[in-house]
Amino acid sequence: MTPRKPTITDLARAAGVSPSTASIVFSGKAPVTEATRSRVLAAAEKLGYTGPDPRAASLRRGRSGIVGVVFDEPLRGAFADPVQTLMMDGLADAVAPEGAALLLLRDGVGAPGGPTLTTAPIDAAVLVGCSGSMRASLEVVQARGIPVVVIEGDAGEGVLRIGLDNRAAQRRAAEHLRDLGHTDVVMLALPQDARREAGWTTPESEAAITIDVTRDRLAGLRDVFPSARAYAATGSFIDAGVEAARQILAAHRPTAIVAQSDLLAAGAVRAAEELGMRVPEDLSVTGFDGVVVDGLGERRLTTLEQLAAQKGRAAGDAVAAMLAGRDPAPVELTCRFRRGDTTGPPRAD
Amino acid sequence: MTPRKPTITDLARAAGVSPSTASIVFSGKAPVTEATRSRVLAAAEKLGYTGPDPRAASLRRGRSGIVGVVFDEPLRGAFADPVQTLMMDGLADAVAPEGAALLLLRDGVGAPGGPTLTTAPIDAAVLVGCSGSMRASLEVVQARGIPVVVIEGDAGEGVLRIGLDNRAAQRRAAEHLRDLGHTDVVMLALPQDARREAGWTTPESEAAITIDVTRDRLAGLRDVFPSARAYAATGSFIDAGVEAARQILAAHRPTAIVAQSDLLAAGAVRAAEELGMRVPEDLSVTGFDGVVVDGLGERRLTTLEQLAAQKGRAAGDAVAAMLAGRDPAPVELTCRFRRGDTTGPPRAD
DNA sequence: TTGTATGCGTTATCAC
DNA sequence: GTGATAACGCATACAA
Repeated sequence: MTPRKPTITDLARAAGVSPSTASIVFSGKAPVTEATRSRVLAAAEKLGYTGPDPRAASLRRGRSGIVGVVFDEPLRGAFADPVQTLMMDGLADAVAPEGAALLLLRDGVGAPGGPTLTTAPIDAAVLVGCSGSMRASLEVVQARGIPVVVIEGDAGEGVLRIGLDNRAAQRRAAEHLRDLGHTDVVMLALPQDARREAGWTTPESEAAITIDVTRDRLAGLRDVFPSARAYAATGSFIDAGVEAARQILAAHRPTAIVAQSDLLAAGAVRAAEELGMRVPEDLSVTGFDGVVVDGLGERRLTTLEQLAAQKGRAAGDAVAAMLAGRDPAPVELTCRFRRGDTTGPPRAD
Repeated sequence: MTPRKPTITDLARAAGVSPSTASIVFSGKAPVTEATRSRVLAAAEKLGYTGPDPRAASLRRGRSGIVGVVFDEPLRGAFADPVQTLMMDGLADAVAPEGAALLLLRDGVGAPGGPTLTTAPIDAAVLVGCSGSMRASLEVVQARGIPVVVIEGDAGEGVLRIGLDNRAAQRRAAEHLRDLGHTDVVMLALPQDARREAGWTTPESEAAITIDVTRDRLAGLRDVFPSARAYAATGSFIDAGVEAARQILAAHRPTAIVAQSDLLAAGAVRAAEELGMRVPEDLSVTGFDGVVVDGLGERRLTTLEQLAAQKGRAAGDAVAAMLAGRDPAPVELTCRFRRGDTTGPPRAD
């Protein structure tokens, strides 16, 4: 039975030094004689003192070393897309040197434990894919006066954004198709809003799109093909792409499908092949992201490469800068067009 | 320019109540008159007080409301497998009612910021897939006197384990194949250790397997097919399965491949089809996990269903119990055999 | 139902 | 290089 966890005061007494000195031994914030240093460490070993209590330290320092990452969907949804996990890795890498770790926060309200976002000891927050439902989270965090970075979302005034040149990039893919001679293209879009309903978009629904990425990529396509139709999938995964592409191809056979993610594109390729169409001979398909699609095999998608890890890293760097009292600039990363083997000249009908 | 963030004392003064009353208004731990309550809230609004400082609260309470989840690989690796993300969701759900959130911790040492595991304000830790390299993390956490739960790993004495009946379950799949008449089966295994090298296992390498899941499932197979060979893949993803299955089938054509995960099984199916083999006519394939493999399409794997979300939930419940001072029992979840359409009688050579 | 008093364990600041 | 002191902001036991 332990009587009580030893504190740094106990340790200091046992080592015959002052608490401040003991503290310095652990923080390394000031020079200490090697002699006292080892004396303190020896005492710590003997007492079973494992270092300063992080809770007390964070109160005193005013820092917890924790960065909150807020998602607006279940984690399985958030992490199904390799883009997100790459981004998370980049983010984790970028904040690690600051000694920070990532706290996973789900935006969903109505959690029985209450809104953890308001009570979590975070130094900063990263909102991922800031869509409508996240506005509330944004307000909470801002009210708390916590530095915020938004990745791929419409943050509003004064909120630091890390984004992609979604519209311009998607436009490039569209131009590629146009240059190949395509005129009849359909967009296979990401969800329009948090409801994630599948279906053809309408002017009304498009006006109400709350997910920036979806809106911007659609706009990029329309820059080149103003009257192209779009079908929204239920999410960014292969089977959603298969499903959506089946619907698209059932109605009418365009010569190209412009998918808003590589996973959706992979689904489109599969759906086309199911129907006996060859890609790219009968149907060109473009993706977006430039990730390795597990299970796609040898095929190389024509796509827009986004450096997802770099996006996370940029967010992490921005967070670090804000915590250091600096005022980092927004970042817009540029996608690189990569021609693969899934696009070609349109079939001659 | 804000002079200083208001504290609960400022709030109390502004509202004309005592700090304790103000505290109660936010914690709800004791009854308060509606009048004072709204008075306090109004004052909070006016002052811009957004609630108690979590850092101070956690020091005072001795709780941070944070559960650390420790992985021994990059997040992209950890989350590539749907089993993990399901587990994380289950875990998040289970701890949410306690008001807890999950802190992502990577086991990797040598992180520039230092070992965050030793300095993170966590109330409890969950180690995922506790393999050799994680022993150090386990020790750190135990030294800190923090409750630990290990998921699918060899934790050693006195550490609460949440596991699966891996061996028995895998044995069931093997029996299924045996009953169908198979005698020539090969295992497509998960990695043997953190190095994740692909290749045939040897008696020496098998003796040195540090990943429990791999070892136990292999043992389950050997219970039925004592001399079956095994080929370790580089990870649990489809392309690793394709790659490994190609190697397996290049050497020799067994009548069945027993994969240690559904993703690997999906890869095996694909590799077989590439080679012109039909599944299950020419080759039976079994998986493990029972997850939805994105992109597998209509095919239903013969597999062992593990309730991954439930596994996470069990871990979360165990954590909650330990934090409540109780002493939960280890959990061994049972997999359910599910016959799909990827197994059948062996081909007659 | 509300107020008073105390300490949670640490670290920044300043002397020495 | 080391020690004394004073907060950090809050939640609880207890008294009223």
